[in-house]
Amino acid sequence: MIVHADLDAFYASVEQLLNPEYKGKPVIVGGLPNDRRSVVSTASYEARAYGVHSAMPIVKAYELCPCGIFVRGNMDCYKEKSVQVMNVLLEFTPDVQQMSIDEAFLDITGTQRLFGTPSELAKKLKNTVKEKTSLTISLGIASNKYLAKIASGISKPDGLTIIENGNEESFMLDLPVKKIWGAGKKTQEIFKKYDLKTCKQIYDLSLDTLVNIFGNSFGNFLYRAVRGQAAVSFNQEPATHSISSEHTFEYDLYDEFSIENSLLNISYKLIFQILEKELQSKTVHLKIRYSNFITESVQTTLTGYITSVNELFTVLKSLFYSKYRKGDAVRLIGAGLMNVVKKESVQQDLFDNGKKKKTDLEKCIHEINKKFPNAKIKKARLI
DNA sequence: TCTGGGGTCCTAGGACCC
DNA sequence: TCTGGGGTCCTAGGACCC
Repeated sequence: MIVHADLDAFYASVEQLLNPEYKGKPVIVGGLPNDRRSVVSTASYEARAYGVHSAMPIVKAYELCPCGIFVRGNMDCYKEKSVQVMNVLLEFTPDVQQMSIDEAFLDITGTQRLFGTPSELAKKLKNTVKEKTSLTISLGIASNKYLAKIASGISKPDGLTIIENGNEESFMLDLPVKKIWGAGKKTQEIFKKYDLKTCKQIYDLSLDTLVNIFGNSFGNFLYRAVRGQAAVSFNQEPATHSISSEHTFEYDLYDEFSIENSLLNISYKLIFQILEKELQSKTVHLKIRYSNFITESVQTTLTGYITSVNELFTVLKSLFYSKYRKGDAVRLIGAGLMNVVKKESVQQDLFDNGKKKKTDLEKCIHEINKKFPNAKIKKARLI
């Protein structure tokens, strides 16, 4: 038996906890009303009543809900709260798989003697989370993760949906295609084109037909999904890791020096991350979004691992100028390191070439900046 | 409503190897 | 010389998720 636990309106709920005067009011996390390019990250249920929802531009949210409390958000607080919740989940089973900051799967197979039936366990779980963190969660329980995930979204907030053993298929067949997890905007358009409204209609299509319409991988996924069967890829570890950082400018940028500055800032963020987590990567990725929203990217794989801000910045600049259409307005610039691996598992460069010195210096700067947040040691060009 | 930021996975084409 | 079949790795773009 699998439980999917999903915190309700997580960021907004934490804000209401930290600022009791926000309780019962429409809270919108993501930006202030004047942040012209921010979007809603989370809206409290009070704000959702005004039609505000995630991914909506803040400007639009302000139109719909001018009385709302707008905050930019504080990731560190949310992360801390998330750890507290995950620790409560661990009291119920050691088998907790955290999927994101606000959700996790729990394998509760064999916990019956400790916590009773799934529905009894669910009540205890919800109560304990509420007692210890003052947050509410919605739960879905089913015989596999895919269904548990869908179930937890059925009745929110503070919801509980249990799919009994043997009811997997009938549960899915009654569902509208909108509820299929993994079928987003583009796929919903295809559903519409073929006049597919319910999972039953997809169920009636052959695997061949699904593969023809949706491709091999997604066709197979859909075939299983509407039958209430677990997604094949749901269990395994991610094949690769990557880290990235990007920035959308308040106003589009034409000035190459300013764009370079942004790339330098991003270089710092990425290098500090790999230093802190002891990671390594040889593949550098650059992303440019133009004012018309057309997004292009380039990446390159180097012979050695990236070790310093300078090195990364140099690579990013050359990638940028290899792709950038001179004179075009840039809306967003971003960069990432792909195929990231843990440092221990990898052989060090045989010939150091003074790289270690640079890395040590940057580690040191990072430590100082962490210890003294006001120090802000950085390159002169960023001042 | 002019559309964030951090991720993963899939696809198609090309380079390269035997 | 006018062109096979198997495989891997890399890149660019896109879909999707929270």
